Amino acid sequence: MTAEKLNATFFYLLEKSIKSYRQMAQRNISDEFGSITVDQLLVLQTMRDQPELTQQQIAVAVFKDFASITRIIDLLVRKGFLKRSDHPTDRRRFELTITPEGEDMLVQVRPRILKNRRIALEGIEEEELAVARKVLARIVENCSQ
Amino acid sequence: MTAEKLNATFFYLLEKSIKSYRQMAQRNISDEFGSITVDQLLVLQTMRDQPELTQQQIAVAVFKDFASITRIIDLLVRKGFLKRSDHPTDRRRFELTITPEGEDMLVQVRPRILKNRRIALEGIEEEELAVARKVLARIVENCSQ
DNA sequence: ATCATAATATTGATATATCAAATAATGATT
DNA sequence: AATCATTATTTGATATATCAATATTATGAT
Repeated sequence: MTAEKLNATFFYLLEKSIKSYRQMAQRNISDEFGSITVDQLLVLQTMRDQPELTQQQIAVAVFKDFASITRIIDLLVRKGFLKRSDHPTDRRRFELTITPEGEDMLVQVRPRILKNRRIALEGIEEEELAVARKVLARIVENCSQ
Repeated sequence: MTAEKLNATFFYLLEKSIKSYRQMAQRNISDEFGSITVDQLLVLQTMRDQPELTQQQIAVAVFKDFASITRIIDLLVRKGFLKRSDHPTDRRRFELTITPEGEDMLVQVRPRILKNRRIALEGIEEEELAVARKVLARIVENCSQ
């Protein structure tokens, strides 16, 4: 194969692998936990682990758009996993706290997430994964100039 | 780092690299060619290279949903890159032909696409890329059961 | 020839991505 | 204190992803 075709194949595989993984993960989560998305869980988990972050910092942390974060938080509030109240010092912001239901969901879902990752990575050597990590990190670097 | 954290990092990088690449590529395409998306170009290119495919086969080829293909094709028709007419033998389908403007766009945009890929992969060894391809292919396999 | 089923595509609803514009509050400057 | 730039978030518009439902046509079995 020419270098050009190899490159094309690489990006095709990159798209396809992340989509395959997302589909598998979402299917398993939906089966077990009903109507919550992987993205919503990711945001919820980030808020639990780093409760001091602003919405914008959350967006950066999970590599999402500010607008998407606003909407995901709306859904988490509607679903009863987050509570929104006035921020004590900055009235542009809200104080977002995880409800007991939210905490509980995160605890319940954790083994499933780990299992999804194991399923996806089965049969891949640690060294291969390390190389792949390096390649992906370099792509991020190259594309962020 | 624990294996668990290394796995988490891997999926984080997977998400981040594909998003970084898409953003960089779309930015460059938009700058040079205005209002057309990378996804629309991908579908258009697939239709040119394999004109015999049904919409469903296109969806499989580009790893997209049937519904998304319908909508992307709508946009391509609206933008004058595709023409939609009755299918000669199967009246459930449409005959989609690329307009001269569509052909032209594909020709014009090709060097930019190749350049985007080169930018993203700069500094990565051929052997590393091969390992990464293998890893991604295995993930696709693992997640498609 | 008819009828059930399969194939093809569309549409609707909801979630997320992206960009731009709008709101609102804060902080800095004068 | 009034003004102004900046910060934090929301909203609107458009594109895409996904699932379910629908419409239409084609095909195969009887």
